[in-house]
Amino acid sequence: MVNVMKQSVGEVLKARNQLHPNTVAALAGTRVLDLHRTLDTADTLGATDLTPLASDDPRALPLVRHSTAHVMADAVQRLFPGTRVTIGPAIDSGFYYDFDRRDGRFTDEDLARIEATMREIIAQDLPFQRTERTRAEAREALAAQGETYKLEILDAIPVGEAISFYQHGPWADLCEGPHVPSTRFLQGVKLTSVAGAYWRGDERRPMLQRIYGTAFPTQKALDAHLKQLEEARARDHRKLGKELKLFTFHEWAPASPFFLPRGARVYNGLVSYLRTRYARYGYDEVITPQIFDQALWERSGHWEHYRANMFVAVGTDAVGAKGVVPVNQLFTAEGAEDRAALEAHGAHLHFDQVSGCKAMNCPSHCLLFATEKRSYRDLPLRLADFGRLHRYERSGVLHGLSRVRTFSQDDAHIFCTPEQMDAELSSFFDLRDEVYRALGLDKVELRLATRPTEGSLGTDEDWARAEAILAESVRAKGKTFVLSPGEGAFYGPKLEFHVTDAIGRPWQLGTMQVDFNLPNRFGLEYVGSDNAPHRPVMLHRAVLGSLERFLSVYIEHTAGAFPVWLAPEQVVLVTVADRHLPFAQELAQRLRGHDLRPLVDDSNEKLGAKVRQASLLKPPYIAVVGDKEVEAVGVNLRKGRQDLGFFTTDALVEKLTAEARYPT
RNA sequence: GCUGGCGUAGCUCAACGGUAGAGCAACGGUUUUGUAAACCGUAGGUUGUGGGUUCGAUUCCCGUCGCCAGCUCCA
Repeated sequence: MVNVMKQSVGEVLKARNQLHPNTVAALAGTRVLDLHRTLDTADTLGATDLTPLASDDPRALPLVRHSTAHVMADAVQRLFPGTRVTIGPAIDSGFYYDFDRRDGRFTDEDLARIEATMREIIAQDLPFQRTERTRAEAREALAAQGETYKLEILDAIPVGEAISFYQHGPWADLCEGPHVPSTRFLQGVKLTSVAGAYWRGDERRPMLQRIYGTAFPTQKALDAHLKQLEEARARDHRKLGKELKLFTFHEWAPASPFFLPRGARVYNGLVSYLRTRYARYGYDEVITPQIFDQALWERSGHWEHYRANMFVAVGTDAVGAKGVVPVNQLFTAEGAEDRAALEAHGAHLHFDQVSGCKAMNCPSHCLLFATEKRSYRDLPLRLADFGRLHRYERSGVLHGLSRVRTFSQDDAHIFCTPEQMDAELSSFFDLRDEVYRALGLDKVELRLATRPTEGSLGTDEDWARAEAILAESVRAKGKTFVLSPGEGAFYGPKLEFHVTDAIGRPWQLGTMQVDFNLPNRFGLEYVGSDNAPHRPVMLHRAVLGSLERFLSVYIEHTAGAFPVWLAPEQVVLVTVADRHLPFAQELAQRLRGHDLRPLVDDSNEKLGAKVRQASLLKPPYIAVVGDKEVEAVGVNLRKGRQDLGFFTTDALVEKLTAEARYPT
């Protein structure tokens, strides 16, 4: 034991014959220790249960990446003297380092130079060395280098914690560690992009330049990662949306998709399918207005809590002498001056007639609930609404179909008694599972998003109760969830359903939210069996969430090759020669008679070209008709690159009809 | 919104101070074709938009609109 006291982690492992060529660190419980770290306090560091950590262990990846970030910062300061360093953590996809460079911007050419310098440093096989310093020593060293950001970081380190520097070659950085033993372990390195980022993620603080990169212990692992990125690029729904003629955009309607005929067929197919499930699960669909008096949003709380995301609609009498007034801004404290100025210029603003474009369906569903005197016998009342919503999203967050300003959701609100909540949550779980399975989304993770730290409505007791009910509903189904503290909606906690797509990326789709607030704000009541009034509970729920956003996920999940039941064209009929066209047309007509969606290619092209043309649309099937097929009254069927052989027209109708049914 | 980058034919891209080009798509013709691109021809543009610099601007500068990346990961 006495011997252990002055030994390094590496020496301990070596003595036990556990130090391998690819050992980058040691695990002491969950702590990761540098190999060269001295075990001066063996008891607290847990020297007795050290296990080696191999470079290809996933737990070693953050070390590899963070060490690479150091090498990058070293290279940047060599090439661009005077550039100050800030932070450079390992992240899920690699690492980044934020720099304050005063003399210019990093260009793509700079990235190539930095990467080349990094390779030189890595090739020198420089060991990483940890040294601890006193706060005063650290401050002196950083001040001497003019590293003002590091000084700020130093001041944020709690008193009593060790202050350490990590050095490789001549370059050192204030750093907690741990690191790989030497630069030799950094073999798969690539710088990917440069972007702006605020110091400490705060928009009021200086904008720094962030260089992103990724790193793996081997070139092979890096190559695999780059291939994955390429695959993601190939599946990008914005690219496929254009190539497959699914949707488009126009600058006169920013972030508002136009669904082209092929895309609209998929969109409507999804909605039709969801309607059949709604019928089975006891939902009633309603259709509600787009624009409401401001009073509705004041009542619901959206005017106070959600106005920044709302579009405001005004009648033409609110248009001033200087044109359309940006009314939305005029109702903020900062806008008061503009408002006064506009009024002085003769703008006639009818503040009492301002209307809000709906951003959510819940308030209008509350109005519907209150259209009748409700009995407990009416509950649960499940109101579904595919109504179009508009939300003003900040320009920087817009992205293809996944972040838009107009969309519709597979939205529904369930009004029920407190006693009915368990059954409603359970039924929703079943519906959601059914839909996800139908769409081939098998991997689902649950998260419970709790009360936001500010800006939320309702009492602590209501929130605690709602959160507990959601948590219990998960346990009742034998599932588990992860907590997302503070991520709830302003009116209630959310259960979020995250799915993993075909290439392993997670997406949040469905939600289930308990809301005790809206029923209170709208004074909703039902008459119980005791003949007394009671307040209903309101559940907000969506299976796929925004259909636009879901389509972005689904297009990438399927790479644009939709299943028969959703495909815009289920089979493309191509003929060998013109003389086969009448047969193909007749077959197409027969398929349409069975509610199928065929497409006949009557272009003047050779068969090979037509097959290629059809394949680019990624239909489930391509059917070839030539002399042999006409003779035998059928088609030669092809799925992707696979030849399925001859099918009679009867067999084709039967096969397609079976596959066109909604999955169960 | 902020920082940086990018807007050229329907699509993918050239030209980067000196008359704006290609491939695919479109259109016309020839060909009647057997499983991922037949051949010939025609047409298509105030280079996102407004202004400025210049003898001359797609190219340089400024504004504006749109698109793309990032702005959450903490020595």
